[in-house]
Amino acid sequence: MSQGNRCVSIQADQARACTVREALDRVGGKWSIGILIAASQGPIRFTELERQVEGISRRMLTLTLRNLERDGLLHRQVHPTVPPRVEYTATPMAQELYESLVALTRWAERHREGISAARAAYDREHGAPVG
Amino acid sequence: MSQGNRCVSIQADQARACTVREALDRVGGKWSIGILIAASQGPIRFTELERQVEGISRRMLTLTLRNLERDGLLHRQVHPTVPPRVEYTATPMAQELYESLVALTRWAERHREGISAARAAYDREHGAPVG
DNA sequence: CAGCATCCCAAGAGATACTG
DNA sequence: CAGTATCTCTTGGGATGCTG
Repeated sequence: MSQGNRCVSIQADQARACTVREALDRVGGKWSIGILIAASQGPIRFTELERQVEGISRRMLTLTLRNLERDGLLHRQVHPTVPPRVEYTATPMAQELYESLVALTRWAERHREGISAARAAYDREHGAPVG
Repeated sequence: MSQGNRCVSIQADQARACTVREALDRVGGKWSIGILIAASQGPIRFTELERQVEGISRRMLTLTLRNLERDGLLHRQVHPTVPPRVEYTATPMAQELYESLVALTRWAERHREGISAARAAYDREHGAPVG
């Protein structure tokens, strides 16, 4: 996942935009949020994540876990048993992140209808999305 | 930009995740935020956006504008003069969205250092990103 | 000026077989 | 069990020439 946004030498209001993107880049992937939330309830194993986060492939689960771990949002605990047992836990930083996302959740709930109305209107005026 | 997340028949905590993604999908693109913020200051023309949102291509500007308009986040006002004059303005819904993003901004600022420290540590333990 | 059309490339993501 | 390796396909995005 990309992290090439340096935020240098840009206008004042675009700098704010850039700070927001910093946060979004950590959570923008298709699966990050789902994993983070599942791991917020307490330690959770790889296979359990695979079940709880619906539709995720093994590959994307691994990749997303690695990125979240690298960013310090997940802690990875390996138990050297056989068969192996690896547990993931959301760090305090990730918990805080989720709380910040609540505002966004509420926005989405408040405007869910408004948005689909806007879309319907747009698609009526212009050509429908498919057709 | 994708909108294939239907949020049906999933576990309770993953439903929350899905609501968050609803909001993120509207703002997840590389350019949405920059455009939204620029258009929050008042009506702004196509070419001005092209200048203020640094690095954006003509194509992506057009595409992102269309999506934001369709979602009801931007209002598009055409003045039928010659040469043409088109102005974009953030809707109240978009203004609210930005306010919700403030929490996220603050999170990013608070943890900017923590994150890059985590990355440095990770890259030290495992192989460096390029190496 | 605003913005579509076209071409091209890279990153994101799905499926799945294999392994310590 | 918890991944890695590989292959493929789709999507996002850059560059740019053309036009009402």
